[in-house]
Amino acid sequence: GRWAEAIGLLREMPRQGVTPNAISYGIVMSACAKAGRWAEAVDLVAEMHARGTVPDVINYSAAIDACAQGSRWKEALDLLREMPEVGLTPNVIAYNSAVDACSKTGRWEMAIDLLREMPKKGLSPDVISYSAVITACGRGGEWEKAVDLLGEMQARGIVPDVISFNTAINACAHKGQWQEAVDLLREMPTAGVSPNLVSYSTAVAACEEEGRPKEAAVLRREMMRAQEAVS
RNA sequence: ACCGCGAUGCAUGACUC
Repeated sequence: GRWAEAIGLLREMPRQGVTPNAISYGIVMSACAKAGRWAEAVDLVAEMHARGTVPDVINYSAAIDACAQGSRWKEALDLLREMPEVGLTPNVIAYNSAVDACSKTGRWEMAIDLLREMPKKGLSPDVISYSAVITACGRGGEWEKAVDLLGEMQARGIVPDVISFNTAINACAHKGQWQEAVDLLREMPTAGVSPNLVSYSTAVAACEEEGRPKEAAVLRREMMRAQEAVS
């Protein structure tokens, strides 16, 4: 990737008499995050402190995301917990990034803990918070919790989008719950959400893996019709 | 003063790293 080049340019700036600011660091940290270079991102936060360039909430969120992409949940949580110590108030994005770190490493319980912690800190979990936690539950094989959370968010007035449904469908699919997966797919239009290719593909896979070729074929036909309607 | 530049969530596969 271009993360190494980005760090190189960051190093070049002072030599040209330019002082990198929080945004300069943020751009580099984002590149590190996309490449999963968590250690570099964490180092950059420390470097900012050392050089007196105060990291902001976005810098921390980017570093937390880098830890998530690098599958480092402990380091992600360390950064989240460090924020108040340096005078920063974590926002929903910082939490969501930490949730993703837990999700990618199978820590679904920790992901739920973070979701529950948000309101206690005056934050309102958003559609991404819930979808990320649903993904975490799905990866942990907790399909019932995933479905519960989809219901919970709606009960709290958070409008699920296509990704929220897809993550829940996937949670069911991975545990062989083909009927539940199809039920969720059927609920989508009622909730004002149009199933997309991912929605159908996931439900089709669930049916096929569980020996329901008829159901799978019906969904495939619908999927093709829906795709034609898009074009 | 105003504006512009950096952060978060889905299936399968491929590719890049």
